[in-house]
Amino acid sequence: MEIVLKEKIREAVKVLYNSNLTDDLIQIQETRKDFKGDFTLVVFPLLRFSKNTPEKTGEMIGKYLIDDFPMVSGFNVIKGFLNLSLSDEWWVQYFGTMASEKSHLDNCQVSNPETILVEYSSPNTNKPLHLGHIRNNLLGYSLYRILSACGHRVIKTNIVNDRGIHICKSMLAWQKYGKGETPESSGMKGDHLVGKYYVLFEKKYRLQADELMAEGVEAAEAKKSAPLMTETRDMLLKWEAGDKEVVDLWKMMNSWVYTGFDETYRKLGVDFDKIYYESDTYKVGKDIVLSALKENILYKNGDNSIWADLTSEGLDQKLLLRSDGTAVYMTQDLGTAVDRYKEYRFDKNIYVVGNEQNYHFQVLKAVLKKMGYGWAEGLIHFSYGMVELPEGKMKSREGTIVDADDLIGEMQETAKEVSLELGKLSDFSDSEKEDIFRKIGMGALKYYILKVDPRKNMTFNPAESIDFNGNTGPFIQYTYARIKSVFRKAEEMGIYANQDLLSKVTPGPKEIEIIKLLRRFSETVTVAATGYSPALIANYCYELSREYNQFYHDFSILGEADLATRNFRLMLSKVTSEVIFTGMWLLGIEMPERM
RNA sequence: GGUUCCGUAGCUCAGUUGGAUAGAGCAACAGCCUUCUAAGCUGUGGGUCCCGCGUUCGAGUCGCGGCGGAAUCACCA
Repeated sequence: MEIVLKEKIREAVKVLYNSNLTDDLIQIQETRKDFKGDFTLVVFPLLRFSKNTPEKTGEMIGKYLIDDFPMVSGFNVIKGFLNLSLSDEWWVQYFGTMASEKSHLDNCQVSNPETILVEYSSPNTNKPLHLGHIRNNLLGYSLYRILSACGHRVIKTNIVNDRGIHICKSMLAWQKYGKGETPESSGMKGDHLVGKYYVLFEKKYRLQADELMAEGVEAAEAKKSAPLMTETRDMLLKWEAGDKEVVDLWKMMNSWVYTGFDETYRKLGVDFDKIYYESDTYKVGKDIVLSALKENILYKNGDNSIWADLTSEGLDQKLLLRSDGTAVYMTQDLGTAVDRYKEYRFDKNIYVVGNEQNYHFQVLKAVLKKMGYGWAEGLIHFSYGMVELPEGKMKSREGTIVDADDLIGEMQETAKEVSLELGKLSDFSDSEKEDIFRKIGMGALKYYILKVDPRKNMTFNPAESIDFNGNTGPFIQYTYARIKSVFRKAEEMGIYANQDLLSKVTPGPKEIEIIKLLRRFSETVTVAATGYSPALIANYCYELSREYNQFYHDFSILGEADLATRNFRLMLSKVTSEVIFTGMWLLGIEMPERM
């Protein structure tokens, strides 16, 4: 629409001032609510052509437009702003085309679709998922939805950190103190069970270290030589050597964890197309490093450790292989990246990883480029901020980690309590009710997390997150459910949304307000996709819901009006609900038909 | 100390590529349920957009310099 208006303005300036305008000089924006009009042309950039005052220039262009184009029904000039009003007929017609669109995502399609890998979640197999992982998973999954909605080919990947000394800790603790406990025998979720032994290890280990220190051993030495720690190191060596007993234990405990993770992922509504395991990829990394060494891209230190010199990139020296030849974190990521490129030939590889690893990804990209991989340009670290609690950071030491499963359970429980108190679902079966409670609880959680700018650290306030009023997921779900309800009632009354009757209607300001908002949808999705920010869509859904709720209260949709008007309002409700649904779908939030 | 990110109402957060008098929600107070769902709507109060300088017709937004906070700078992952 702006395109049409832009052309008209370009034409006006051509005729009036005999000048050809470039696109960036024609600045059109929605008129602020405090002024009369629909769209505003900023005339300041045009003054050099008109050689006149802002007011006079605005007047001239306004007059030209109103005389020559019926879609412009009026104008006013305030300072350097030309406010244009579009005719009601035009708005209705515009809305008509919007209503007949099959998918509201059609306008977001990119002209050059890319192959994009999105890596998210990245759990460790020694602990259950926590609140931080939830933010990660929700962001990653939503990114996948948004990018694919825009026409990209997106592959969801997860890399599981399943090896290393920390894994051995829980294994050892289980071996020593577990008495053969399994998820079945204990009734615990597998990841929680393994997490329990990791915590137990840390506890026992600290006791041993404290004892040694009491005997006069220095702190650093005590930590190193505590019997549990030496046993753990032995176990890691055995694992790397492929010792059958250790590997079998490792496999068994990991399988418990995966079963647990799968359940959490299912509850969160996320999934993956391809899962990588670090136990597979670290070897690939080693090979790459060694061959780069041969080509003199890397160098060897006196102690045989291998390094990359990144000083010319403004970074530091980076270790890639230890002196004993074993891999470090960076080595694995190099291997994974090369592996992935071989398999997918991606244009972009997006890593959804917390901002504490900004430096790591800067280095990863630099090393790959140094090795001559041009595609490394397509590595993108989607860096998001920490989730903190009102009391400060989550700390395992202080037991303030918010467990993902617990949190999900609490959200759904609260949704249940509130719903039952409001008593709106009395005629529903128990399973239908449970389904709605789940959708509302998860909607609250997901929306609460996704509505904030990913880059920023955020505060997770448990009390506030389960609030269902105001800028929340349930509010948007409620708006949607209410529209659905209107339609059920309309059907009873024999009224149907009928596009043919649109031409006979004069929309009020509130209706036009909603149409304007609807118009912004695809624009918002596109910006969200290029800026990797689901938060834009979340806030958009809220704004639209708020606008609709006001509309709902100000007007009777099904009564007190002529047929054409009722149809128009019904149509407006229909498109609004579709757009809200699509927006929330892009965030991975399910919408209940009733609540 | 170096690098990166953040700083908007008491609190949690929005704020499109620089545009007009900076917006929501929560919390507080006052109203509105016999109508299609009150998980809602309406109203009141609440601001040095961290500070300063610069760029320009115009800066919460861009640049530089401060101040404050966070992360990171491992032969941990």
